[in-house]
Amino acid sequence: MKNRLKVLRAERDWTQGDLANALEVSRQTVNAIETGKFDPSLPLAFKAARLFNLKIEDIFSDEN
Amino acid sequence: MKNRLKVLRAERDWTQGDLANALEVSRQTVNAIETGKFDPSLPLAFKAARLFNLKIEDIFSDEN
DNA sequence: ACTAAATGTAAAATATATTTGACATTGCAT
DNA sequence: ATGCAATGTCAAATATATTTTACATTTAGT
Repeated sequence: MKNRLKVLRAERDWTQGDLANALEVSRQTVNAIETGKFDPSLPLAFKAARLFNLKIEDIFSDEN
Repeated sequence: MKNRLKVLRAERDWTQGDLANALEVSRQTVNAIETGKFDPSLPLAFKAARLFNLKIEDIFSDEN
Protein backbone atom coordinates (compact mmCIF):
# COMPACT_ATOMS: atom_id res chain seq x y z
CA MET A 1 0.00 0.00 0.00
CA LYS A 2 1.55 3.27 -1.10
CA ASN A 3 0.44 6.64 0.22
CA ARG A 4 0.95 10.36 -0.22
CA LEU A 5 0.96 11.30 3.45
CA LYS A 6 4.52 12.60 3.41
CA VAL A 7 3.72 14.94 0.50
CA LEU A 8 0.44 16.07 2.01
CA ARG A 9 2.28 16.81 5.24
CA ALA A 10 5.00 18.70 3.41
CA GLU A 11 2.43 20.85 1.62
CA ARG A 12 1.19 21.93 5.01
CA ASP A 13 4.56 21.94 6.74
CA TRP A 14 3.38 19.37 9.25
CA THR A 15 5.56 16.97 11.19
CA GLN A 16 4.61 13.33 11.63
CA GLY A 17 3.65 14.33 15.15
CA ASP A 18 1.34 17.05 13.86
CA LEU A 19 -0.39 14.61 11.55
CA ALA A 20 -0.60 11.99 14.29
CA ASN A 21 -2.27 14.58 16.43
CA ALA A 22 -4.79 15.53 13.77
CA LEU A 23 -5.58 11.87 13.18
CA GLU A 24 -5.62 11.07 16.89
CA VAL A 25 -3.11 8.25 16.54
CA SER A 26 0.46 7.90 17.78
CA ARG A 27 3.40 9.36 15.91
CA GLN A 28 4.74 5.84 15.46
CA THR A 29 1.56 4.84 13.67
CA VAL A 30 1.96 7.69 11.18
CA ASN A 31 5.61 6.82 10.71
CA ALA A 32 4.90 3.11 10.21
CA ILE A 33 2.19 3.87 7.64
CA GLU A 34 4.37 6.38 5.79
CA THR A 35 7.26 3.97 5.67
CA GLY A 36 5.04 1.10 4.56
CA LYS A 37 5.37 -1.04 7.67
CA PHE A 38 1.61 -1.65 7.71
CA ASP A 39 -1.67 -0.44 6.29
CA PRO A 40 -3.96 1.90 8.17
CA SER A 41 -7.33 0.59 9.26
CA LEU A 42 -10.27 1.65 7.11
CA PRO A 43 -11.55 4.07 9.79
CA LEU A 44 -8.13 5.70 9.91
CA ALA A 45 -8.02 5.95 6.12
CA PHE A 46 -11.42 7.67 6.25
CA LYS A 47 -10.15 10.07 8.88
CA ALA A 48 -7.14 10.98 6.76
CA ALA A 49 -9.33 11.49 3.69
CA ARG A 50 -11.63 13.78 5.65
CA LEU A 51 -8.67 15.68 7.05
CA PHE A 52 -7.18 16.39 3.62
CA ASN A 53 -10.50 16.69 1.81
CA LEU A 54 -9.52 13.91 -0.54
CA LYS A 55 -10.84 10.52 -1.53
CA ILE A 56 -9.17 7.56 0.12
CA GLU A 57 -7.91 6.48 -3.30
CA ASP A 58 -6.25 9.87 -3.74
CA ILE A 59 -4.15 9.27 -0.64
CA PHE A 60 -3.63 5.52 -0.55
CA SER A 61 -3.10 3.17 -3.42
CA ASP A 62 -3.10 -0.56 -3.50
CA GLU A 63 -0.21 -1.83 -5.56
CA ASN A 64 -1.87 -4.67 -7.52
CA MET B 1 -19.11 1.77 9.39
CA LYS B 2 -22.07 1.29 7.08
CA ASN B 3 -21.80 -0.41 3.71
CA ARG B 4 -23.77 -1.26 0.59
CA LEU B 5 -22.44 -4.78 0.09
CA LYS B 6 -25.83 -6.42 0.56
CA VAL B 7 -27.37 -4.22 -2.14
CA LEU B 8 -24.43 -4.65 -4.49
CA ARG B 9 -24.73 -8.40 -4.01
CA ALA B 10 -28.46 -8.33 -4.63
CA GLU B 11 -27.99 -6.39 -7.86
CA ARG B 12 -25.84 -9.26 -9.07
CA ASP B 13 -27.79 -12.03 -7.38
CA TRP B 14 -24.74 -13.08 -5.43
CA THR B 15 -24.75 -14.92 -2.13
CA GLN B 16 -22.43 -13.96 0.71
CA GLY B 17 -20.43 -17.00 -0.29
CA ASP B 18 -20.11 -15.75 -3.86
CA LEU B 19 -18.88 -12.39 -2.69
CA ALA B 20 -16.50 -14.00 -0.20
CA ASN B 21 -15.12 -16.02 -3.06
CA ALA B 22 -14.63 -13.00 -5.29
CA LEU B 23 -12.91 -11.16 -2.45
CA GLU B 24 -10.90 -14.19 -1.39
CA VAL B 25 -12.07 -14.01 2.20
CA SER B 26 -14.28 -16.32 4.23
CA ARG B 27 -18.07 -16.18 4.09
CA GLN B 28 -18.06 -15.27 7.77
CA THR B 29 -15.92 -12.25 7.05
CA VAL B 30 -18.42 -10.99 4.48
CA ASN B 31 -21.27 -11.68 6.87
CA ALA B 32 -19.57 -9.93 9.77
CA ILE B 33 -18.82 -6.87 7.65
CA GLU B 34 -22.34 -6.73 6.23
CA THR B 35 -23.85 -7.00 9.68
CA GLY B 36 -21.52 -4.38 11.10
CA LYS B 37 -19.58 -6.67 13.44
CA PHE B 38 -16.31 -5.17 12.28
CA ASP B 39 -14.72 -3.04 9.60
CA PRO B 40 -12.85 -4.51 6.66
CA SER B 41 -9.14 -3.87 6.40
CA LEU B 42 -8.12 -1.17 3.93
CA PRO B 43 -6.76 -3.75 1.45
CA LEU B 44 -10.07 -5.59 1.56
CA ALA B 45 -11.98 -2.34 1.03
CA PHE B 46 -9.80 -1.68 -2.02
CA LYS B 47 -10.50 -5.15 -3.32
CA ALA B 48 -14.25 -4.64 -2.97
CA ALA B 49 -14.06 -1.25 -4.69
CA ARG B 50 -12.14 -2.79 -7.58
CA LEU B 51 -14.61 -5.65 -7.79
CA PHE B 52 -17.62 -3.35 -8.06
CA ASN B 53 -15.86 -0.61 -9.99
CA LEU B 54 -16.71 1.89 -7.30
CA LYS B 55 -14.85 4.21 -4.98
CA ILE B 56 -14.36 2.96 -1.45
CA GLU B 57 -16.53 5.83 -0.26
CA ASP B 58 -19.33 4.64 -2.54
CA ILE B 59 -19.41 1.30 -0.77
CA PHE B 60 -18.41 2.09 2.79
CA SER B 61 -19.29 5.10 4.87
CA ASP B 62 -17.93 6.22 8.14
CA GLU B 63 -20.72 7.32 10.44
CA ASN B 64 -19.28 10.47 12.00
C1' DA C 1 -44.46 -30.11 5.75
C1' DC C 2 -39.80 -31.28 3.86
C1' DT C 3 -35.63 -30.16 2.01
C1' DA C 4 -31.77 -27.55 0.71
C1' DA C 5 -29.48 -23.25 0.38
C1' DA C 6 -28.51 -18.94 2.50
C1' DT C 7 -27.75 -16.41 6.42
C1' DG C 8 -26.58 -15.46 11.33
C1' DT C 9 -23.70 -16.52 15.07
C1' DA C 10 -20.05 -18.28 18.34
C1' DA C 11 -15.48 -19.82 20.09
C1' DA C 12 -10.68 -20.53 19.44
C1' DA C 13 -6.66 -19.63 16.79
C1' DT C 14 -3.91 -16.62 13.97
C1' DA C 15 -2.71 -12.21 11.68
C1' DT C 16 -2.46 -7.48 11.57
C1' DA C 17 -2.87 -2.68 13.40
C1' DT C 18 -2.08 0.49 17.18
C1' DT C 19 -0.03 2.19 21.58
C1' DT C 20 3.54 3.17 24.77
C1' DG C 21 8.11 3.88 26.04
C1' DA C 22 12.53 4.06 24.74
C1' DC C 23 16.58 4.85 22.00
C1' DA C 24 19.36 5.72 17.56
C1' DT C 25 19.93 8.43 13.48
C1' DT C 26 19.32 12.37 10.43
C1' DG C 27 18.96 17.22 9.28
C1' DC C 28 19.26 21.81 10.26
C1' DA C 29 20.25 26.05 12.67
C1' DT C 30 23.46 28.44 15.42
C1' DA D 1 30.99 21.15 16.48
C1' DT D 2 26.97 21.31 19.37
C1' DG D 3 22.16 21.06 20.24
C1' DC D 4 17.55 20.27 19.16
C1' DA D 5 13.68 18.77 16.44
C1' DA D 6 12.17 15.40 13.33
C1' DT D 7 12.40 10.91 11.84
C1' DG D 8 13.33 5.88 11.98
C1' DT D 9 13.01 1.78 14.60
C1' DC D 10 12.31 -1.90 18.23
C1' DA D 11 9.95 -4.70 21.72
C1' DA D 12 6.04 -5.68 24.50
C1' DA D 13 1.25 -5.05 25.27
C1' DT D 14 -3.40 -4.42 23.62
C1' DA D 15 -7.03 -4.07 20.05
C1' DT D 16 -9.06 -5.44 15.97
C1' DA D 17 -9.67 -8.26 11.72
C1' DT D 18 -9.79 -12.83 9.62
C1' DT D 19 -10.02 -18.00 9.44
C1' DT D 20 -11.81 -22.37 10.60
C1' DT D 21 -15.15 -25.34 12.40
C1' DA D 22 -19.45 -25.91 13.82
C1' DC D 23 -24.24 -25.24 14.61
C1' DA D 24 -28.85 -22.59 14.66
C1' DT D 25 -32.19 -19.89 12.15
C1' DT D 26 -34.31 -18.10 8.13
C1' DT D 27 -35.88 -18.34 3.28
C1' DA D 28 -37.52 -20.33 -0.81
C1' DG D 29 -38.88 -24.20 -3.73
C1' DT D 30 -41.44 -28.41 -4.26
